[in-house]
Amino acid sequence: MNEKDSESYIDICPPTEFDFSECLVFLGRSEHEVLHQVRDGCLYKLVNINDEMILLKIRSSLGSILVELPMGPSSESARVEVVSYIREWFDLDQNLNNFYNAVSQDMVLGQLVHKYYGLRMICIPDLFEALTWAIMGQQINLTFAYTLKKRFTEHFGECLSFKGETHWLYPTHEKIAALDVEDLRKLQFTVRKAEYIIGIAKAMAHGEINKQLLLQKQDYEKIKQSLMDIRGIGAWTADYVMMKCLHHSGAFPLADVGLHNALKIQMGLDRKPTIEEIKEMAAHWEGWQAYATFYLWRSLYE
DNA sequence: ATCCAGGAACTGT
DNA sequence: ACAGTTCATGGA
Repeated sequence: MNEKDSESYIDICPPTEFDFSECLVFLGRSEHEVLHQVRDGCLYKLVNINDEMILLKIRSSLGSILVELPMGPSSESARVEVVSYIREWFDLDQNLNNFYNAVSQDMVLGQLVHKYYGLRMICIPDLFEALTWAIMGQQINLTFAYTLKKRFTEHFGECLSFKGETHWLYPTHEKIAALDVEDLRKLQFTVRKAEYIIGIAKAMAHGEINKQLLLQKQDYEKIKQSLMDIRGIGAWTADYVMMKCLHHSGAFPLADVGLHNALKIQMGLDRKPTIEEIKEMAAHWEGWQAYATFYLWRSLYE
């Protein structure tokens, strides 16, 4: 490539324990996903960098992560932001060796970490998205949750068309804070979920909740409690957000149905394990419960 | 038709 | 603190 073209590419060197194709399996798990696309080994994602929409085309190349900017070159500052976005999205600043060492002798996970070696947490860097996506998924099947997310995004998010494909940005909390419950009811959100989501949007618009504020607190329980103080966020959602957005590898959504099903299958049980049984199994996962959960979710997709 | 889904708030004890 | 009830809708 010549020098001008090189400004349209960004090369990211991943840590040793990283397998892009494993991550793609997880990213491609739903047909109804609107916030990214997987096609021919490439991952397409529209991001908002300094209020500018930038389309990313991401693939693996010679052991590194190659990010192409199909719309053309971007400023140096935007490129720096793109790199930090990708590092966060794929949780690249986590030392997975510590996880692998911790669970190598584990009955269930010992197999899975070998099978899915290099899989990293696929994160949700945007706090508003992480919180509200978790709420959409509460107590309904995943397929319908994706339908809700798609409607929500296509009604209130921004989009950009490029080469015949439409790419979407998740709605901002500013936009949602101005809605009424009735606006979301039309999209088949329940009254309660509509209230939760708009309430969170307003709290974020008022600056009562933000990612920096949460990340400042060091104590795990304090962060979790401040999340649970928000209406609509219980223990499951708080842990989900801590694992998918705040990068806490020790977060553990114990009540998660997907976790229960995966354990049932992996352990060959004829029923789902109880919470107490899960706590026992998880005794060896200390500090890595989020990754253990994520690898177990991954095991449900094949 | 019937069960239940990547739960949480509310209510009564 | 703890257990039971309500919400509320689509997928399998």
